[in-house]
Amino acid sequence: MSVTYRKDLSRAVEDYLKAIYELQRGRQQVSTSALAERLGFASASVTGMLKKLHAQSPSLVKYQRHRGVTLTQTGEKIALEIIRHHRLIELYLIEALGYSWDEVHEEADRLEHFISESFEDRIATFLGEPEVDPHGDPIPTKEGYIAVSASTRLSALQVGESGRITKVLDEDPELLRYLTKLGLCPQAVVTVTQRDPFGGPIHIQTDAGATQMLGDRVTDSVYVELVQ
Amino acid sequence: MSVTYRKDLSRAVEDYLKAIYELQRGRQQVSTSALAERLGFASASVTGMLKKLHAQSPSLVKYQRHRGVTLTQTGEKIALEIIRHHRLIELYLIEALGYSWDEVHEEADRLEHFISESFEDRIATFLGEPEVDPHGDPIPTKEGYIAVSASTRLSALQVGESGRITKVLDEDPELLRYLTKLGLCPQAVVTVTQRDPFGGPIHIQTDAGATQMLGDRVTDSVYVELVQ
DNA sequence: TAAATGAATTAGTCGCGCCTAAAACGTGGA
DNA sequence: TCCACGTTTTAGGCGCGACTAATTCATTTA
Ligand SMILES: [Mn+2]
Ligand SMILES: [Mn+2]
Ligand SMILES: [Mn+2]
Ligand SMILES: [Mn+2]
Repeated sequence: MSVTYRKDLSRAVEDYLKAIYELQRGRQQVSTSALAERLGFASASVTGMLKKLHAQSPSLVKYQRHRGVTLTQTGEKIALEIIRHHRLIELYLIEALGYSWDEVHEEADRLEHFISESFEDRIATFLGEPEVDPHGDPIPTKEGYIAVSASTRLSALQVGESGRITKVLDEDPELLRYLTKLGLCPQAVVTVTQRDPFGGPIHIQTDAGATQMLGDRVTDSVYVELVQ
Repeated sequence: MSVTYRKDLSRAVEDYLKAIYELQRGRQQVSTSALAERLGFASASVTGMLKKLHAQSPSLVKYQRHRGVTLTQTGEKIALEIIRHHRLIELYLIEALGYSWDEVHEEADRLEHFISESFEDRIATFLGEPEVDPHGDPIPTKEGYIAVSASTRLSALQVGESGRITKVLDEDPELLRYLTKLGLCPQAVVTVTQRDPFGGPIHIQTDAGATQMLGDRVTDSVYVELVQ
């Protein structure tokens, strides 16, 4: 019976681990400056924290000066726990309290650090142990398993190809409201009808029949899986 | 049009203001040591914080060296806002997530500092703008009005007198579970059938017909209003 | 009225997590 | 191969909110 004991971590530490996890997608090392950029801190501050996270035992990150950082198993487990909190909370706010999907990210980004295990369990039960959040992101299990998605950016589709939206980036409320207006939410199917050269807009047709031109800010924020 | 602008306050500051409010009941000054005792800090730490709260503008407390502290209007407004959060959250956890009344205090004591105004409004609406929390404490309105209760301790009842329970102290889960077992929750009516001298137990009869001897730890934690 | 006592304050310290400025590192182009 | 430039780290500092130890204050009692 392995009791998973975990000391209380500060919000700061949890945010670093989550940010490293999110930047690590694909890449095998996360740079100090990328992390600083994402967290909105000076690089020097990040270096200091990375040394601390590395020095802990068990250490939460693997960090080599000038080489970047990766999560250890322990660190990844914690990151996934916070991400589970975040995504469960987002969905709960919509399902139970009538938030719209552009309002939930900010609230979840705070509350994710302060709910108890019991609260987590209860909202998960209320929601029926859901597997994806309102923006299409998979919700890690309590054991720290997370589904991998093979989807690509909408911007990668060629003319004539169709894709079913799997997820959209959730950090910009403005963008989410725009996507709502266009009906571009998970499960919707879009077909690329035209591509203009040199990073010009992509023309799409939605399953509702509407046509639309989308800039790359949008098409880079929407992920799809190919259909047909 | 007076827009109530309020800078972000730390959890520490909010906890001080709430503690001062709660200790101020009746008393006109709160002592450094009483505050230190309640917050679990060294007195020296409390002195330091009081000086800071006093120095702010607008100042949140009136503090005179060696004379104790009271809340200013501004400070009281903030304390009531946090208390509103606390009591709404307690009730919400029970009504929406199936918590029992002995589990909610701890969770609410944390979350009260981190929910948004929007979250507050939504749970208040969900709950139907409730006026009391699960332990019988009044919930301040959004405008900072709080109902005053004229209730007395159960320990003050004389033999033959009956009281309807208005509220119970909510900080000790153990005690709350004991009260649950005895059916001593708000609205229940109890009659004192015997009092033993020298702080001995008080014998009561509940409206369910059961009789019980209660020590002063219990009878000091239960508040009643006289009936008949 | 002066000494004793307990409460409160001051003085100094510490860990956390951020900052800026200066130094050091590592790498791609000449 | 080496130098210039961008990245990263080091050095030093700051506000916050706790701590302990030493001191001062207010009040009570002799
Ligand atoms: Mn966060
Ligand atoms: Mn999301
Ligand atoms: Mn609190
Ligand atoms: Mn309560």
